[in-house]
Amino acid sequence: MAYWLMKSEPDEVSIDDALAASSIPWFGVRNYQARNFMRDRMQPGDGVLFYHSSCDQPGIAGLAEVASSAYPDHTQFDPASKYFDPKSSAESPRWMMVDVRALRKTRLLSLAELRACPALSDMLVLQKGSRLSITPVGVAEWRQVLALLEGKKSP
DNA sequence: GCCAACGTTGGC
DNA sequence: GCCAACGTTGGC
Repeated sequence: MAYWLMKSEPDEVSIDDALAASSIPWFGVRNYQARNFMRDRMQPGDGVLFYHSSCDQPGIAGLAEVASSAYPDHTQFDPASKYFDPKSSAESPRWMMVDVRALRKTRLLSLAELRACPALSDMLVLQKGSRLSITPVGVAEWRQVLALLEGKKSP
């Protein structure tokens, strides 16, 4: 059982969009490190912090879980998609994705509030220059985030 | 829109 | 293998 933070632009897929579906395919990841996390380390049932990025209020917007193992991202084969990759092939797909099932919407736990919590200072998503759309979350960090969502003071 | 930081590409 | 140029991310 592992924990992850996954960024989504709410203009594309928000937590509300995700909750409206039984699960959503996490298409469009075009970064090798993020792909490798999905392909090599994610397991169905892993916990996911659903993060809204590139928007007015960036931060954690909900809780989710990994709902499948990794499989090829079909958008890489679609010339009409902005995620089309001409260098990929059906025989050896370059990009993978998992399905993610949203569990519940939370209050918006803002990036500023995350940064203000000393116990979360090592969180990968908070590191300077971090742009990875998928990052592993430590169990202590996961518990701390849940505590913040419940309104408890950080220690 | 700006820009810092990072990732990828491609010539050599 | 180096590294400059370019493209992308994402907060502000």
